Amino acid sequence: MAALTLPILKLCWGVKMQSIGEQTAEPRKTGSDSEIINPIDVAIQPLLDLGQTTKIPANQPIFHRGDLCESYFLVISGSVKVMLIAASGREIVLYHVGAGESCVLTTSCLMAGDHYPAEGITETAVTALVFDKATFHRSLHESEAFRKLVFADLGKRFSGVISRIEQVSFSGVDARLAEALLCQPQFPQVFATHQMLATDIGSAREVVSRQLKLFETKGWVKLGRGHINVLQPEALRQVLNNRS
Amino acid sequence: MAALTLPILKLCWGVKMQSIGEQTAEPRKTGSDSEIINPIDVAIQPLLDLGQTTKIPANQPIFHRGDLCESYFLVISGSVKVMLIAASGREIVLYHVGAGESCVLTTSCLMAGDHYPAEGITETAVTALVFDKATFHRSLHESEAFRKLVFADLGKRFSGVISRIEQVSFSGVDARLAEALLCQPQFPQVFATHQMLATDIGSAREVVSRQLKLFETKGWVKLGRGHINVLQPEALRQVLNNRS
DNA sequence: GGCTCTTATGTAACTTAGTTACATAAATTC
DNA sequence: GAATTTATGTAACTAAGTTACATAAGAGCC
Repeated sequence: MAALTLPILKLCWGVKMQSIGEQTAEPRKTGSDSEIINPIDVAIQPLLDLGQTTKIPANQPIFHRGDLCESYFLVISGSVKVMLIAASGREIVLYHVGAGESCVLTTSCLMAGDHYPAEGITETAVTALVFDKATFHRSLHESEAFRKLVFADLGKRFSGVISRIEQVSFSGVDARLAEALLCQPQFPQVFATHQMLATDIGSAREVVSRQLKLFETKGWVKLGRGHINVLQPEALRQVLNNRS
Repeated sequence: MAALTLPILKLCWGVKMQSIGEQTAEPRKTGSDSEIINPIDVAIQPLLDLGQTTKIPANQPIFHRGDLCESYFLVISGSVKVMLIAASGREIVLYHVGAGESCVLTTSCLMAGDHYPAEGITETAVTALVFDKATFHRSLHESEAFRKLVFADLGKRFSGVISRIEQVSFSGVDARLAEALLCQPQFPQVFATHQMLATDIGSAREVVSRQLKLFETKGWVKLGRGHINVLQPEALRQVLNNRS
């Protein structure tokens, strides 16, 4: 639909979560220096033949809430966002699925025989490895490496989603927004609309606009159409620490 | 009313989850009529010897946020609540672990080698089967039944926690409170303090008191110290349908 | 350059929810 | 039955979400 107007933003939480108080994640490093991907990938290399490589363009829905889960997929490149959309139109991103990760929701639904409880949409063009249901179950049974990958992914996401609840229900919009701004890939440049930021932090666009304006009057950021310039990162970090 | 979007309202999230309209779980009935427990239990019966049966009194913390996960446990009887506690003291229940269920958080942490991201507290006296880490991993490797149990549980919880996010961030306090009241075990009698209800719906006590007072002035409930009498369940269901 | 059309942002007024800070009342303990 | 703990009531205030527009910046086209 809408042409690829703006670059994608990937926040810290989810894939690259960096919790401030306490840190859990091990450093993402694999044996090979050539490419930084999930280390487990190496172990499941032999399994790659079992799946079908598929390419999906950007901004494409992959599954909708209520859909039955028919296949399992592993993202090879690109990223998918998993989000909730309310009847009112409000949205909240649950997590992003990056290269080397599987869509845990799919796993979860396959295991529990459930329907998808959320929406999955590609953020960029995505290359994925798709397994049908039967192959998934068989691989799970036969390959310990695959099992480990699936389990670890599921576990990681589970913790991630719980952090998300914590964030959304215990910390204010200011802190969440500050965090979102600080975690941008092209920091201190932020290429995102207010709506995108709102979806990322689970708030409403108007609220984000209001808060950003406030940040601007304080001289912390410079607003532009479709992008934001972070001028005083320290001030934003302060907000984060004070009331996260 | 049920307008454009399908109101798949999952009442009684947690232990007694009963999703309306669609259900995946087979009826909770085992071969033996003596006791109604999770059917999967039958399949893992042989595994029971591997764990140590432990009894824990009510209102006892089992794990804290940040703890390292050292063992896996399956609840045999009683129930455990898993919750987040904010610095401000505000609490939110993520889910309840009932008989025949495992504490998925434990699973998740064991798999991802992570720390607990939440608190676990017994709600009643609990009998649990505890496996040490090594036994857990070995059983996972050797027993398909065990693997299935663990996976299914994990998947179910994952969906549950996502519904929770949806609930907390998209629906109002009135709807959440109505739901909580309608799902009580001794319905239409509710034996809970305002604080307990607040924790259950992820809000503040004062807000719950305020809302309950409102329900009372409308004649929907009768308030008492430590218990509430639901007089007009239909009115509460209406609230649920209107704005969930 | 003008002229639309779409998308992004600004803003005010209002509602709902969370917070602070107590007061009061009902159980429980001593 | 006095003291203490626990549960509830309530008001005033702040923060966040909603409604309902206005304005403005680009994109595409002539």
